[in-house]
Amino acid sequence: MVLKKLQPLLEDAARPKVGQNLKYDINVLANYAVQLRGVRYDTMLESYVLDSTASRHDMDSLALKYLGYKTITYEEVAGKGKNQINFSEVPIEQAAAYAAEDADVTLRLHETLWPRLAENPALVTLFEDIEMPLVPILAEIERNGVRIAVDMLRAQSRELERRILDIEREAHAIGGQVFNISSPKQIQEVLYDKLNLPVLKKTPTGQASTAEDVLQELALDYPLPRLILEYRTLSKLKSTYTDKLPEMINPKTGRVHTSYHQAVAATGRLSSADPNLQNIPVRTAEGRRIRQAFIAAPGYKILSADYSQIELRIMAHLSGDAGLQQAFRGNQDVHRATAAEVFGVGLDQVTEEMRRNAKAINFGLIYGMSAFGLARQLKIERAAAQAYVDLYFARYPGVKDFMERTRALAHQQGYVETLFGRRLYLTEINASNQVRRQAAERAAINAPMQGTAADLIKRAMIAVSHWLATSGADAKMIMQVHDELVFEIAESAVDTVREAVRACMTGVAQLDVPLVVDTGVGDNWDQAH
DNA sequence: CATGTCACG
DNA sequence: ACGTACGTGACATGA
Repeated sequence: MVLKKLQPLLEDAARPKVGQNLKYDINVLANYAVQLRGVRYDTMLESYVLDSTASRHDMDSLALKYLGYKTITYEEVAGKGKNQINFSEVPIEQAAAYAAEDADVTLRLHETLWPRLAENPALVTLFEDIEMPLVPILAEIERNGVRIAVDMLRAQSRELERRILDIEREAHAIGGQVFNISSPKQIQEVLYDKLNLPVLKKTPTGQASTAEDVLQELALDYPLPRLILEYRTLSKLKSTYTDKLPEMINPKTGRVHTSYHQAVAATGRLSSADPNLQNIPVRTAEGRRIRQAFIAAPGYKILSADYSQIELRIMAHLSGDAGLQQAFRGNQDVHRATAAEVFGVGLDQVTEEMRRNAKAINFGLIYGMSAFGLARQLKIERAAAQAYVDLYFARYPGVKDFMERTRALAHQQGYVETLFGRRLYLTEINASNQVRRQAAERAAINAPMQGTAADLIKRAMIAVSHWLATSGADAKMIMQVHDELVFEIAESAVDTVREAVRACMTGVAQLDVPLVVDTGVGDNWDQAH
């Protein structure tokens, strides 16, 4: 058998491998009990590290872009849609040509991409020390999968179904007609044409918006918007989560296996798809019931470990602002500290409202805040929001300088960098269209924080994975959610692993402010929070 | 296949 | 006068 002949080569770490999207190959071979080792160069990741903003990093696109070569597509050999045949059914001559081209093009891409990457030592380090080591780790997390309490989700689906039907009946009664509440178009007709409610906002295409914040506003004066909001919340939970997750369980493993995409997000973050496990509800009690269905196997526990305020801490580090650094060094509640500074009161004089406003300001900072955006978020006058911004910058001058430096650098270079030299190109930073240019400026301010956070947790995953392998602890990493890592751990090993994970996560970098990690343990993901 | 909406960090 | 908070993925609708 061919695989038996190749196995020693594939498993020999001393023989370096070049490939395109090697995580895929690792997982395919793992299904045949072959451990692919020596994974050295992934051309998809070479392309991503060179320019994360490129629209695609698949082999066909890269071949066209870098080699001027049009590859044989998979559809050309296997067909598409319902007529598509299995690759094993493709005639051997065609299959051989396709497969050989694949190998040839990948190597040629590497020979083109690597010298470009090698021109920038920081990118080489990023590639060799972060992105490539992460590949087999992501593959393993995907294969580990997550255990799901199917019965619990099915029961939730049935309950949601009942409540949705009730709301539907009531909404139709108030609207005076039967209409599809899932259809923004039909909602518009009922709310704005039939019931003559005021149009508070329009969508980008000029339609009267029925988005959440608009309906919230209208709900103060009318009954129907409230019902539509409830309907939307419940049907979102049902269609996206309680109905869908049980369908996604792999019958062979009895678990749900997501795919982590390592070359999608422009900032360096991972993304998760099929299913997306990075947007499981948490903000409402209703939604958290779904997390209760993410469970550990018998005899095991779920551990969640997340970075506290990671992006603001990075901002404190990158900006060097003394006040912000002081707040983190004293391990203060940073929103409270901000409120005290901005509103000029003692820490113990900060009211709930002051803290809420300060929190919105802190979020705004991470997003490249404008007074307009802050005003909309806080539902206050733009002038009042501007006053907050001015006050903030007066109290944290280092942050203001950092923002201005970052903006200037982005204009001058056409890109910004994370702490580890990851680049984000901003093609519209010098656009003549003001709206686009300002959007690029906000992205320029956000990217170093979001991207550095991504670099840090990737390093943490590598450190944790190494610790797990060498310690032999009975524990598996099962999810990553941007600033959080989730594990399934044998009960007897929980305390040890918890502290090791914390040490790995806090120790990945020495910033000017401490990295803090909160952990929780439970029988399910909700309890672990 | 585009659009609007909404789930997460 | 303009019109936005940063980054993702998935769903239902309706052409």
